[in-house]
Amino acid sequence: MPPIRLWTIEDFAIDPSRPLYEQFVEQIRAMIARGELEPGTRLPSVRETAASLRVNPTTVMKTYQELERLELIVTFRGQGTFVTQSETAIRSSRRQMAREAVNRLEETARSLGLTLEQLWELSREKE
Amino acid sequence: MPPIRLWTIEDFAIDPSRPLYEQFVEQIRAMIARGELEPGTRLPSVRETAASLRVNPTTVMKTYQELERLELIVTFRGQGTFVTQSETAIRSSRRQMAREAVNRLEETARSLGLTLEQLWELSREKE
Amino acid sequence: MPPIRLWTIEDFAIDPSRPLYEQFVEQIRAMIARGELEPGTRLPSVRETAASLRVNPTTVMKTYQELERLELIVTFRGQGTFVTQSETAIRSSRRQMAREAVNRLEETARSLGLTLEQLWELSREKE
Amino acid sequence: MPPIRLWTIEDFAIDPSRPLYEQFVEQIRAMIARGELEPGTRLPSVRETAASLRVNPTTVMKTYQELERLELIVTFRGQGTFVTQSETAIRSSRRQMAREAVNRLEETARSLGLTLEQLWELSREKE
DNA sequence: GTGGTCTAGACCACA
DNA sequence: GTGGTCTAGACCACG
Repeated sequence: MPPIRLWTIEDFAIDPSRPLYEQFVEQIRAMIARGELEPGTRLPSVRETAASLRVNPTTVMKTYQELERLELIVTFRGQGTFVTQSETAIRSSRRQMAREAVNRLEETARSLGLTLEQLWELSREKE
Repeated sequence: MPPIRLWTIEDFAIDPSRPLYEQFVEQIRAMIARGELEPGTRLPSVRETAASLRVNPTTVMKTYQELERLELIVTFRGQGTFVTQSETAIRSSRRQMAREAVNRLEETARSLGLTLEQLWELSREKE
Repeated sequence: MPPIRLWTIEDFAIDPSRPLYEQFVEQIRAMIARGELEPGTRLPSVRETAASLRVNPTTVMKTYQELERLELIVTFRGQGTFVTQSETAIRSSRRQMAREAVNRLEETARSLGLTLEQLWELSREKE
Repeated sequence: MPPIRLWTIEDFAIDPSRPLYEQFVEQIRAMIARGELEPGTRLPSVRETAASLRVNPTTVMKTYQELERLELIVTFRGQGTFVTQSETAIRSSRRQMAREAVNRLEETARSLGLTLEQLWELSREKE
């Protein structure tokens, strides 16, 4: 079973001021969440990925380990790394991403002493 | 001209995994944004703050300099550091905080392939 | 002989990031250079000036001392401080201000590897 | 990927009365502006630079961070610091340096009540 | 008294 | 290896 096509660095939007592995995790997590990477899909190996992304292998390792911790990918020794088959895990990850995003918004609103509606209005003000 | 009461470390919610100065900036910025620190107010001196927060003076300096870059505070040589008198600068900072928060939310929605409404619903689903 | 009217802080354009006394020196020097403060004019006393500018007396002292060093003002003990009567000193100060300004420009041109003409063109380019 | 040759203190003209990091910023900025430091070039590491300039690493850090704020250099985690690839940013920085220099000149002319031509003539007068 | 710069050196995360 | 944060403490100019 061939893996998905190799990633290139253009597949990712990179902000050099933040850790690379963190951004890979986020963006692969989003690919899985929105179904672009289907359950059971085989991912390219760490070495392949490192080469195609022109990135240090340990960066890819860290990325995969984190995704594994999130139970979004699983590694079968000698066979490769695959997107989880568990729809539950994927849905739960989606939900968690949504929650974190909303929590951050609520946190900001609270720190400004505003309701979510007021924060929304404020963000829409021009100038 | 006495400053506002000294800060204690309890005035700040510290996450040890992130830079101290960054969190001080965020939280003082929020105090100014929500009017808790009024325009023209004198901030405690770098040394006082360092002592009361049990933190190195240079960490406080970095905090103040960053807030100065944001045009939220002004330093007068030999006299101390003051919250800006410019209501415009303060309002603009509030707006920017709101916008950034909302942008992050929209970014997450987009990365999940959802509308804001769908993201909101998803975050409210129970486990 | 009454002094010129007292200065107020609005008579000066203050940049809080630079030393006060330095900016007072520059701007009084310019007032003398362009003839706004005529030779022989009596300046307000250090104490008066400090009060009217709402500034530390030592700041005014430092200002006057520096202007005295530049031979643009002279102090007669017990009588007060006066703009120099020496037209030569004033002309020489004007020339020196002009030279310093031009030197700074030439310095910038050189550091950019440009002629003065090229520097000028560059500064006129629009966005 | 080796950096450019190390800097020595002779590469910089230091005025001890002004902040070191400020002068490093100015002069490196000029090197980039006049093309002596090409886009994409790797700068010597913070530690190397500190050692070769016989200066504290934090002084070099401050220098690099300021240049980064000016968008003239970019830092990649764990890899080093590089001159920006953006020709636009470099051109814009050149233009800004030129403008600031010319503005200062015009400001001086105005404060002396002269036109630029008159200021120029004045600076050329002999003693 | 104030802030600003600099040093010396530790410790950390990232690649 | 890289940069980034933080500490401890000196020294300076400014007001």
